Amino acid sequence: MSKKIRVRFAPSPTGGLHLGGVRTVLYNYLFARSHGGDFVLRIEDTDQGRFVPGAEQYILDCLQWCGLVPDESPVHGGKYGPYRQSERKQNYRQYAEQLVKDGYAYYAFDTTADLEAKRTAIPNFQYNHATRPGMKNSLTYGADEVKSLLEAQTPHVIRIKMPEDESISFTDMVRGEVVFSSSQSDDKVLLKADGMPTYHLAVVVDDYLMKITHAFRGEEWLPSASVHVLLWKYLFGLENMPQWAHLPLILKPDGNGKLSKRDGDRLGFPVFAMNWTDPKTNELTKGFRELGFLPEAFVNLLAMLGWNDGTEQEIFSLNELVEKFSMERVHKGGAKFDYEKAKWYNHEWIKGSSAEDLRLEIKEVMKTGGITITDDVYLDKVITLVKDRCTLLSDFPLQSSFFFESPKQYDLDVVKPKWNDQKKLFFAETIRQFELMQQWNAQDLEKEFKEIAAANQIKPGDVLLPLRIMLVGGKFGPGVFDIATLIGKKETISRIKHVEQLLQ
RNA sequence: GGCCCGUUCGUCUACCGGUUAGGACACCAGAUUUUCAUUCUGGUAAUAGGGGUUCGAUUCCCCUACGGGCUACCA
Repeated sequence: MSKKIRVRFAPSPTGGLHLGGVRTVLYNYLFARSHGGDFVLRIEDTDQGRFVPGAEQYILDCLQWCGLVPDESPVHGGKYGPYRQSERKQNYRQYAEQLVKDGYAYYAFDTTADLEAKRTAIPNFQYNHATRPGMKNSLTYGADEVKSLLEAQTPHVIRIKMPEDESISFTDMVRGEVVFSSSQSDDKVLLKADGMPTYHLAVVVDDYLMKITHAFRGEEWLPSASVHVLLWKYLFGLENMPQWAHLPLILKPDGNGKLSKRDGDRLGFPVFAMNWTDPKTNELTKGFRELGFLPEAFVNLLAMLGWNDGTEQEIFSLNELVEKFSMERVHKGGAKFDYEKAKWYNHEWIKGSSAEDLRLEIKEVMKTGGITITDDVYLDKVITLVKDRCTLLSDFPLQSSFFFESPKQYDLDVVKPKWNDQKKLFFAETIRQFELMQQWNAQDLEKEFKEIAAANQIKPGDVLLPLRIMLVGGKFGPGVFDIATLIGKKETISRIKHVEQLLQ
């Protein structure tokens, strides 16, 4: 029987969750779900210097919004806890010591000042097989000296002893066979002077202890994979090592390089899943959610940034993605993020959603737009009429506020120049006829309106725009008679009267 | 600088040795429309360059160019 699949995502809580991060989670999740496995969330919070309060909860909230809820996490629990690296601190030292004992690692007593001096003196200085004999470590010091230094609690780190020239290879799920030479990496610090592990030690130990079978991460980790593979070999055996997948990066739309928060600010689009306020600077970065994206659309567009199912289908629900996702079809090359296409996905999802599906979210945006909704049935009718014209949920207030309150401003400039007695008479007559109407629906209204126009020898086209301005305030919105139908007889007539007066 | 990874329309991508190189976004034109959108139809547009291998290369190999990543007691 094969091992139960356990895929983990291990973010460090240092800020907002960006596109690349969410996509990594998504692929983790899809892979786990499509194989009936578990999706594990572990928080890597051992770098106290960069730890940001609130970021962990924020990450959880983002995943919740996207519908990518972990099976195990600091809040969901699980039998391989704790799920925060900082709470697993006691685990790491013993493994580091074990490596020293086995000759795969060593104590290093060099101070940061020592290292800095070396780096300024020697360009491209690396702490490795060539330079380590000239440094202060347990390989150069005598055993007694090391012992007394340790007993005196001299600050020290534990570094991996990278072999001079050993070929290290592993099979990456997206790249296939990857081969490195051990000389490519320097002697990475495994355990820091404060007793905390570095990422390198922590991933390996945690993945082992938490029985992780698959580990997905960004391509930027590829070069250090050699260190991790070596650590697996020394500590737990290569046969127990998880399968690695190094995902392609998400790139800036214009220039070159990894997409960063700065690019969003600069180019005017979000890079975080949800609003993120940096507690240190109080700076707010807008998220996809708050800008009016549907979580389904967000997940959909992210999935397609580096994967497709080989057909021409572009719109996928999360369930469909679980069903169709396969690692073999994940691309190797990075993808530039295109906000226009992102908006297209959202538009498609809004169009494809029912009024009922959208109701809650729309209520929320209307509220932030200053409009409180009380009648759900009425709201649903408005949504049905308006949703095709909205690319973002945040377009709804502008596209529909006039259904809930009379326009605050009227674009009279488009009517005034052509306003004359004939039109004045026409609208006076329209008010009279509308008041007499028994049926109040779009078809009858249009019929009546055109008949009045014919009787007054006026082209319907000449009075439709004024009517629109009267009801809507501007040159936008759905069909005028649909609007009139929804807002009702009384309101329609009152708006016509009101604007007529403004035109005097 | 060193090492690693990558390269099909402007962008996301399909075709895993034989296609008029397909789709989507964006863009342009036309149609529909009572506004603005939507929608529909059509169009422009790509295999980075050079060598091989092969009857035949977008597809396999090599070199070059370009892009990206890593090179911390950060992840």
